[in-house]
Amino acid sequence: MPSSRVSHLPRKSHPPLEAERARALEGRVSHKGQQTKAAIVGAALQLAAQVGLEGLSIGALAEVMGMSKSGVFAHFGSREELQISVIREYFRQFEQEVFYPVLALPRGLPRVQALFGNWMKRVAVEIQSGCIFISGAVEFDDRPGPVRDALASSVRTWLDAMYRSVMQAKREGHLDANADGHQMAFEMHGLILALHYEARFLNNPGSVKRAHTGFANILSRYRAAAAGAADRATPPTP
Amino acid sequence: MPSSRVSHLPRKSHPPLEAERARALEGRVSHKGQQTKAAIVGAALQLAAQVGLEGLSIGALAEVMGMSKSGVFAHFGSREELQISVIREYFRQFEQEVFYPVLALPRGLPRVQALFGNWMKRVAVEIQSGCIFISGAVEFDDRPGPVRDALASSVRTWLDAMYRSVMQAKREGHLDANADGHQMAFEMHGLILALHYEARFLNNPGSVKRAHTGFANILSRYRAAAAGAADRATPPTP
DNA sequence: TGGAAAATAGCACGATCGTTCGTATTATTT
DNA sequence: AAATAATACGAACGATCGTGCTATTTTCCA
Repeated sequence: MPSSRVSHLPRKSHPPLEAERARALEGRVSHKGQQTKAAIVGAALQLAAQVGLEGLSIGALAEVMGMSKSGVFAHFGSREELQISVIREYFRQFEQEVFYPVLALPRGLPRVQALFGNWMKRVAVEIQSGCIFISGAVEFDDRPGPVRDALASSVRTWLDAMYRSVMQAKREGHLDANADGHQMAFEMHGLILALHYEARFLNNPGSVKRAHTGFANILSRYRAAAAGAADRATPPTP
Repeated sequence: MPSSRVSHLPRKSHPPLEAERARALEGRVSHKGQQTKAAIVGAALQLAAQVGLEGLSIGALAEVMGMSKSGVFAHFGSREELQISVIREYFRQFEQEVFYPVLALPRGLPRVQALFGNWMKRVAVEIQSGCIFISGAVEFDDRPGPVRDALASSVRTWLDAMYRSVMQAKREGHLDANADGHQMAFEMHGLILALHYEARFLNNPGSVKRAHTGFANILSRYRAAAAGAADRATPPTP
């Protein structure tokens, strides 16, 4: 896993709040407030994963933290700011777990496969805990505002990274030159969403396997026709 | 469109409440209460599509209906019962619009294509209004109870119908005998979910087209190798 | 170590929620 | 037309929510 605290997903990463940046530049660290705030955000993230960003209440969060409502509230100034902090933290963890590790791999197909693999691995865990990129999309798809913006921006950044890795694989000659990168990313996104839906809501066993198979199907379709390209693996039985 | 008030999706359709059935058998119709209740459910459905089943409040519903909170409440006895009524009505409309029309088509591939086409058409409309099978899944995936049960049952019924139509197409020889019906249904479900997510939340244009293309890709993979079966439609350009 | 500053607690507010209850109004049947 | 049942209303309840205040405590730096 690459160390890198400086690099980010290509484009559009979330700039730290100017207050935080200022403090960071001063070299100060963890004026206890920062610690507890981080702890609160962590607890909030866990809570929001289960009940959604809308279900996240300051009262419940305070109880979990063993402090008063107003004590928790003071760290954010508004519920919206709390929600946005949660989104940022979630994105940070997502980046750390899904995106960064693949930078150690060679460009092209290996990275595409690793990105999807890590993505799937994470969602497979989130079958228990919930994914705020999915629940949040549903909660805020009709509600404009900074929370929706933060959510959409995070998701777009990630999907764009996915798209870029596909395009890179094309340039490396690992994928068909005619492959539509957006189409491919769309189909992969669909597999992840179906996995989340069918495993978490419907309790369908075998969903993980199906998502995996689906990805293999996508790859076999878009892979470069280098060798003989036997598209139809199994001959039709009479 | 088939008339049929008796036929249903295969298995597991929602039996009418015994009270309703009794009244129906008596030949009585629409004791004004029934009418207003139906009107309330209609308004509730519209409202829930936008704000979700959880966001659906009796107060807001009463205001839309131009009646008192308690007046609305009396028709259901609990909020849960209201939500369940909405789910049932949504399923009924879904059935009517997506499922029944395909019965006029020949069995096999034509029905599979029509089912997916109608499904997509409906979701494309719901990009504006919202889909409670999707929002509901997110809202209730961690909350057991009768509402979740009603939702899951409806969705399973529909996905099962999809699966059955695929299996029928296999029996008709329209799809590869080795095709995995569950896998195929899973991938189609994914396309629908990606369409809903990217179009409604991310406002990505071209999502409808991508879902359509994705379905064509799935079909070309699972279609029976009857005629020459030119899988690779466009030859790779140098 | 003292004093400024930051962090937390305590309390109260207005609003909204689902629900209950008694009563009035309207439909339907006898 | 009288009797009865079905509907709808209005007010009030307890609970929970986010948020705005003012104290009080804790933390940190000179």
